[in-house]
Amino acid sequence: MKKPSNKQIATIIAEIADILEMRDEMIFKIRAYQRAAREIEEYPQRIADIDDIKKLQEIPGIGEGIAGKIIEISETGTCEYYEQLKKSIPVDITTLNSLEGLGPKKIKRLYDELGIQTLQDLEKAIREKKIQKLEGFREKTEQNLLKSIESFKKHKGRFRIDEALHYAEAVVENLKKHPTTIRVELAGSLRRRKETIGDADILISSKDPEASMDAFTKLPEIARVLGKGKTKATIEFANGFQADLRIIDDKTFGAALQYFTGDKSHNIKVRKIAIDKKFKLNEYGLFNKSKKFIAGKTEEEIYTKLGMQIPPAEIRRDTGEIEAALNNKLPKLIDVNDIKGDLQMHTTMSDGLNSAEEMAKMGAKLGYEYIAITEHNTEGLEVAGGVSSREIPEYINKLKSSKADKLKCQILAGLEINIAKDGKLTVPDKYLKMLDFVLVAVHSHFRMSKNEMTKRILTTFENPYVHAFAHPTGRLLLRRDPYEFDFEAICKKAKEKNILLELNAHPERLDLDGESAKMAKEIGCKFTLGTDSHSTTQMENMKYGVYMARRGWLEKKDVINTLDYQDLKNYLAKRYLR
DNA sequence: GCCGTTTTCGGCCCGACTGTTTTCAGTCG
Repeated sequence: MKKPSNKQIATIIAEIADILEMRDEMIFKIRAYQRAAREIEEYPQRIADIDDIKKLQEIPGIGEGIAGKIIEISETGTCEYYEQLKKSIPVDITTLNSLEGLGPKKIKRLYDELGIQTLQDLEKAIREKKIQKLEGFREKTEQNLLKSIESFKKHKGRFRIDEALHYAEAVVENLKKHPTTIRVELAGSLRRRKETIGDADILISSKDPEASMDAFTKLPEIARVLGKGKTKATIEFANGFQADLRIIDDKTFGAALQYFTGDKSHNIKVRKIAIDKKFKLNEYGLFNKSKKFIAGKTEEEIYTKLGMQIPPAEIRRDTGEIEAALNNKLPKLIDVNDIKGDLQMHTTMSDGLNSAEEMAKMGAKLGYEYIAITEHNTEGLEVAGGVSSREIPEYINKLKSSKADKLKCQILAGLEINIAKDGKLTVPDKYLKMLDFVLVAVHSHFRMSKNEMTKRILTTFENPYVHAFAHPTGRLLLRRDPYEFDFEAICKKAKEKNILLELNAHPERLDLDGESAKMAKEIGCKFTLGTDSHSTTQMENMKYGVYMARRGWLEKKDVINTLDYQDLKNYLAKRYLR
């Protein structure tokens, strides 16, 4: 048996927590499992490779009990305790729990009183108006559940780019090592770095196509083979993600790569350009009038013969890249190596797993000159996770006095501040101006009208101490749609007030997306990239933000964290001159 | 179930929001 990934172990531990919650067990036991699941998922090495129970217990949040279960899961793929619990409540918890507004307690009630076990059962009960008859459930709850189901179905079968890349890159790496492989490349929406992916398209040229096909369909990680022919095979992983492999003649590999990379509209337009030049372009090559093959070994050959620069894969969506390529005016897109710091993250001072110092060390390891710690602010009781206004001076002191100098990575003292319903900030100006970096964000009241929400954000932008607007649309990929607001109006005001728009690199947000970033850039906005990390491992997510930036045509000069430390400090200090 | 400069028992994050109630439970972050 293949050893389970950290993610798989974490899923089982988290599901144990869910079932315990349904059974109304002690809240602290539930929290212990939840915390352990988080630690497991974030752990930088493969947990299943650790077979010593004492070693496992060195991981914070993991004690004797959970360590034993981890070993059992690593060896058998499941554990007795989990199987027993599942028998007591045979419900598709993972699916039902992923519906917004539905948690363990309500799932339990639905099971006990209506026998609901699956999403289908739930839908049926809603249609029959059975839900609203339950105590504590009324019409509104029923309607909200219906909306959650719609949203769930809309996203079903799609995967976040981090998950998709994880699987697809493993396939590519594996095939690369195969002795018969000549070339192997990712194509399709994955190569374009779209934020969510349906399935992976992988192209291969091989000295022995049959052997390549066999290697592909016998990869250790796959759950089943859905189809296998001479030139194309489809496999599925345990999580439902699918990958297609196409066997390509190496002489026409570039043509196939070009054909399978651009989206439909890009390809149509490029083929039209070929026709204008009395050529014909298809997945097998570029041909002249007498059907003679004239290019196709590489993409470069094809675009060059068509008189174009080569558009980076991320922007092949027919949003101006073809015209730019024809006129030699393609932008030089930002690269992950241009990034000199990470401008949003959390620490143990709120709900993060690592200290500021540990984050700075990781920053240094990633080659950064600086990071910004941007805790949430909390007003009211100060014991809650985050920093209250009164604590800000002490918070800044603490960050500044940590051994940042020794770490080679400077720490900027920042805060991520909630925008109240009326657009006011809950932290007074006298505290705001002490901070190096002030992010503002919408974290509540998502369902306001478009006008109200726009007004709310615009009000915030009047505050002279605000540097940046974090995760501007509020979307959570595959889970929550953006709130409604007038994005164009926000961009215009951001430009006027010199407020940066964040490109949040956390793979569950990727907010702004490429389209929005491009629009904002055209209006004249500047950007900041932050990973919104809650652990040191998550800091490596910066690349996803860069992918979105590239999809949005951003260049180095558009993004402030390509500046070196001193220039950044000067830039941020300019807020007082606004 | 985990943890300990309070060390083998007793504490462990809490407030906001929503929809339901009419003072609260469940969910979310």
